[in-house]
Amino acid sequence: MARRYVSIKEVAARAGVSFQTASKVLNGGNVRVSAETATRIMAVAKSLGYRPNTIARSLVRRTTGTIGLIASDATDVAISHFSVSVEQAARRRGYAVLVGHLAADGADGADIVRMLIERRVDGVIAAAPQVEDDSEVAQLLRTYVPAVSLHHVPGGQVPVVGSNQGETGRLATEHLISHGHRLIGSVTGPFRRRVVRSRLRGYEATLLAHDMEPHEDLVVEADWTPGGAAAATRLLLERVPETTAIFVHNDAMAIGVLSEVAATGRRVPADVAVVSCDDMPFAEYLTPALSTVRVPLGATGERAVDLLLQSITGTAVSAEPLLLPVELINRSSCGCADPAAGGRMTRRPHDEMTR
Amino acid sequence: MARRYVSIKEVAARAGVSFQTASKVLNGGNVRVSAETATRIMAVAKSLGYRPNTIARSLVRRTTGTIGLIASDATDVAISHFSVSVEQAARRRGYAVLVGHLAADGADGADIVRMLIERRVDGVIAAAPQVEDDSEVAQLLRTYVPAVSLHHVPGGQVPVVGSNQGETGRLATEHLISHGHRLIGSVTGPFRRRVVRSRLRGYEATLLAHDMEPHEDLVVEADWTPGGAAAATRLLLERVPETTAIFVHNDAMAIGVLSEVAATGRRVPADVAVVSCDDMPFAEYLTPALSTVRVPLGATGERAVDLLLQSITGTAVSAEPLLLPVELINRSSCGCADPAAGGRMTRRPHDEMTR
DNA sequence: TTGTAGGCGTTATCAC
DNA sequence: GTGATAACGCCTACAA
Repeated sequence: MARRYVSIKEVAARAGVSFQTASKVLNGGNVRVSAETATRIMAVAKSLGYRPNTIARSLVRRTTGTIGLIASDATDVAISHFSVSVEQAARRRGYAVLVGHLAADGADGADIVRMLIERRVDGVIAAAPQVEDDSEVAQLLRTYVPAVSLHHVPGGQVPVVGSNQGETGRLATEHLISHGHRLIGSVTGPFRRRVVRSRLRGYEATLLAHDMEPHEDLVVEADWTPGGAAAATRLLLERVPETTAIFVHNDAMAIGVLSEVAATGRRVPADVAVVSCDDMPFAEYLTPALSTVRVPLGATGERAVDLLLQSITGTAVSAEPLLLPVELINRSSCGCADPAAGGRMTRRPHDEMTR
Repeated sequence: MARRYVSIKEVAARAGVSFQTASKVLNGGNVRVSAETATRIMAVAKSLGYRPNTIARSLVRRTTGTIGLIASDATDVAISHFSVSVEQAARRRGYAVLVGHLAADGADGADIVRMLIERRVDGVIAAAPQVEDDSEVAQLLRTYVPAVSLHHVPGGQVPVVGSNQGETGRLATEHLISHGHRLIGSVTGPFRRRVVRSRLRGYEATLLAHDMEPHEDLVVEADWTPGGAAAATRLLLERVPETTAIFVHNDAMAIGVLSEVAATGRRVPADVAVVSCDDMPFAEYLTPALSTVRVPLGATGERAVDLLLQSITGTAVSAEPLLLPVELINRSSCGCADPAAGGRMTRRPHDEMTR
């Protein structure tokens, strides 16, 4: 239980040099130091278990090599995936990540950002839909630290990365229409979210393009959770029992939709076809395998980090949202899987058994 | 784009006092300063948008108010839940959380810990099964920083929090036996994990207690993923087609099990009953609703934080693992749900629609 | 090739 | 009540 860090001064003392010299060689730069003193210093550092104190370093360098991540809680699996990819990408580039997860009511956004700011993160990535409503968060972000967001931030000025949500709605709807569906319902996230509105716009535009009239009874708001989606589905099928297809806004809700459709005695896809969004790893193993528009969350995380680092180093960052392409993954829940493939169109090899 | 932090010296200057005085009042302590200077200083600080630089503070205080979290990637939903609860609990207690997510191959554990150590976190929580194998991580943890782990750490000396895994295996198995099952298979996580071995011990002990002989053909190793579990299930049902029940080691894998059982033409629970572990939010919305042994991940996260903070403040921490109780949640996948309840025994109210 | 001086923003301990 | 002095561990000139 030593628990005492050795400082560069001790290393220097043991090596018989001044601590500034030690600093030079320990910081890697091939500064003018004789090879032998260098190796001696390195050896001592190693034997003493020297770990640079980045706190002290940050103080003088005025950057911490740390970025902040403000994310929603674990209920949103998609955001978890995004967060992980952000952290891994950041670390690959030499940055550490300080996280804050919003409470379920989303009330502590500003607290989180303040925490990040006081710890002097070099930048912040926001991955929490709730921040769309939080002007205090927006204000803090705008005045104190470079930021990138997965969602629109009130007042703008914060670059947005994400994927083409209108296209997501269009792809799903187009596909269902091409299968002959005419009464296509939708179980959505909260209406006030831009993602939701964009997807809905894609959905409606596609209906109109096929001479079909969108009807508000067919669109039911839910809350991204399976439970909320199940309730919404019940409502939808009560209002419009003839519904033959449902476009769901995420895979977690799709679980609830499948459950409730079954509970009403209907079969998927025979009676009701389902297409979702996200393509989480479990999607292809639902019964029936879920057709879904794949949202490239991993790639989005990396782009978010890249963008943020650019913005940190002062490179101008486009004000236009950076939108990554989405792709429809066709499985059986929409009725078009190849039966020969055992009810699944695609099956990815599963991860190595490393854990 | 000011992006320049105002220091306490500037605040002091504008308020016409020395920066030491400003420091006193800004740190809240009711130190001997006249009420009026105090309010003046506060006012100036506010108007200037002063945010304390915790980097500098950490340097002198020799603690950062930050804990490190080393976690596996997002494939493990249960760990995501744990991580979120850790972060929220830590923040409630005034601590920030620096995270690192292990790569899929788990090879970068030591890199993550070094990153945390160099940033001088006050303690570390490990929530990655892979660390059970990583003696370098163990060594770093032991020599540099107080730690608490969700899993056993090589060499011991790191307190463990978790839940009673043997009991988990026992509860599930006992329940299936009580329903008359005699050929109970198990789709498990990787055998080398302690969780897995403990659950398996509970399973076997329970079989033996009922005069049933465990058989290795009935136990198939998988990798925590739906895909791996589907493959394992196929194998299990090929080896022992008469299997009438399956005990799965997590809810994500249960999705794969349900899928594969259906793919072989069997019905759940009529032909094969399924009981799982975790009780993730989606479990009750699977079709059929999943019976599962609830693992209290949120509570575990809080206990982990409490334990770590104790250990940081020097309070002696028990070497015995702290085990939280588990509970069987009975739904329809094991065949004992109340049909009147629409195939589900329990249904929790879903979250508020705040996102 | 190596060492010296100064400073990063803060807190802590004492004088005044 | 308030301010001066020192220190936290490190880095960046610049001087020797």
